[in-house]
Amino acid sequence: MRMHKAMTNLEIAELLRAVAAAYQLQSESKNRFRIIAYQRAADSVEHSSSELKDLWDEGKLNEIAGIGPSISKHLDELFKKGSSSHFSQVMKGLPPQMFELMIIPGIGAKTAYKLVTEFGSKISEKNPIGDLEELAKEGKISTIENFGQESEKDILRSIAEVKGRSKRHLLPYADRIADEVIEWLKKENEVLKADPLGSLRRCASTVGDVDIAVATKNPQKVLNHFTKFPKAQRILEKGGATSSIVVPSDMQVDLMVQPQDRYGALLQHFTGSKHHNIALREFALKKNYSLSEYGIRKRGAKGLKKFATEESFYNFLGLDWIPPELREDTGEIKAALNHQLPKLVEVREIKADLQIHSSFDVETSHDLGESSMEEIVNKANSMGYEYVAFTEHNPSHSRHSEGQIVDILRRKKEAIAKLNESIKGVKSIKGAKRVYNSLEIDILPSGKLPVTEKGLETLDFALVSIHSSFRLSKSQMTKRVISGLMHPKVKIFAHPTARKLTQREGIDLDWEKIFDFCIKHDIWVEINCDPMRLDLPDFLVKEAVGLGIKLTLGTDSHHVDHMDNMEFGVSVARRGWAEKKDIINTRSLEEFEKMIK
DNA sequence: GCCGTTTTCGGCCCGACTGTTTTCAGTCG
Repeated sequence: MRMHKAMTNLEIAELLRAVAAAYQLQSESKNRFRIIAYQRAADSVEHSSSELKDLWDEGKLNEIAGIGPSISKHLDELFKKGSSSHFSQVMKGLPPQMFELMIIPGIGAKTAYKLVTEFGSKISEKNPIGDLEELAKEGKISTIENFGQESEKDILRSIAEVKGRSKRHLLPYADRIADEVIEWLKKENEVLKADPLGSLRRCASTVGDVDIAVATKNPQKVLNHFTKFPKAQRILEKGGATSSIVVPSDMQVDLMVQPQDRYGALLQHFTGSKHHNIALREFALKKNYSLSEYGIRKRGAKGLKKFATEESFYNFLGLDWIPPELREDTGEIKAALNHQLPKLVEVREIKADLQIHSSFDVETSHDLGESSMEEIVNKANSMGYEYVAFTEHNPSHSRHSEGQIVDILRRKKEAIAKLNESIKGVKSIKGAKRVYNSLEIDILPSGKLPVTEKGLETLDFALVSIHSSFRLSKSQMTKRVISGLMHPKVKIFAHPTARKLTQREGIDLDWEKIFDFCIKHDIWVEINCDPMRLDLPDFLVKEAVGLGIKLTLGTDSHHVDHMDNMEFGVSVARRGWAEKKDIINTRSLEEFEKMIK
């Protein structure tokens, strides 16, 4: 039998969306909710933290919300045979081009189908979007029934948008822009309150648009002031309650304005996430309430209950206020109902930075830090830390003999001993009482570590991580990592997925096995605070926390300024429901010292 | 087609915008 390459979650989600689109073309009204069911299943599959194929192997498909007996049956066939007769049947006769056209904003199933059937082979399978663009430019679209000049222009605009679709932005850039906009807004006296919204407020690892809420009695004046933001390159729209501008890096900034007595509902609605809001409205519906960005309405009754704060909004529904980082529909509503929300870890509780690269020359083949050990200790002092760990990359084993590597590591050990000597007993100095001698060691593709026993002996503890051969199979990669974690000096598995946001996907690992090993051998898992990594990712943090795995925060700083990125790592921890107890570097120096021995 | 601390049957999130329309369908966030 021919082996099919297992479909990824994203591919399965696309397939389910295609099935939903196919049902949309059938006009029977009973399909209405079936369409929604398929779209929901697609969303859930896309956001699932485990590969669907693995769940299927274990007979756990039903654990995915939105997958019931019927879809489950079709997926079973899909995994067994490589296709599903039911899905094929539903999509029979539909032109494949239409699914690609649906990428274009404003074009849904019906519009896509109509366009493809109308123009036939003029919209090719090879380049449907390009062909549609040509047709629009030639003015052919506006000749079709129910399409006019405006829809033609819309299609051209949207295609241009898809082509130049700017990537999502890293969290710190969005954060900085939002700060600047809010600072600018507050220069206008009519601005009573201003806060970021959306994925930025939820501290997602990447952000599309920046959305900002303002409470005011004078919307027009605020919106006018907003469009004069000095860095605004373009004004996209300016309405009565919203306005949009574009700032450098092609970032869109939207402003939403409401009177102060409705500000709570506004914040709640536009903070999202979409899935959280849907779940919340379904919850409210059972109590016969209908929610919107304006407030809460009793179903069938007139009048709107307004909310000045989000706390009062959630409390009205019988829920505790839910921190924005948790609003992803992963159980937070139930927890809020039962008063069982976690007490999330906070930046001020962090007492150490457990991944820093100094400029001490360990003659590594990777990048060295730019700041001296002394500069870093001073910075740690100013941040109120009690300890730090120096974790330069291991010395290059291709350029040095084993003996030379040990010599280098001994020199580093001496330097750190001296540094500790110079600050030991100075009780009046807050922070950085202890400097730990560590090393970030590559896990080679073989699973071996490129530092010998004698070299490892010089360390207080070691971090290990992946920096090469990212595309090994899941089983090989899992074996490699576990082998790398074996040595007793190894305490921390650093940037575990090795992903680079907007650049590179993470490696393929059997997380159940990895986490299991970490629990049994008391290995800690890092949340790397580098904004381009934010690794362990939030959904895996949540799994790890659920299993009782201990996490560490490390900024991976290569310059003292990078040490300020700690807050972004804390955001990831919070998104993963982590409390103070789950994070190793909330421990005092005394506690940490005991744990490391 | 899914789902259940009011339901295993009878429900299923909300509002806005847009264009092509004389009352609405399609799409989006």
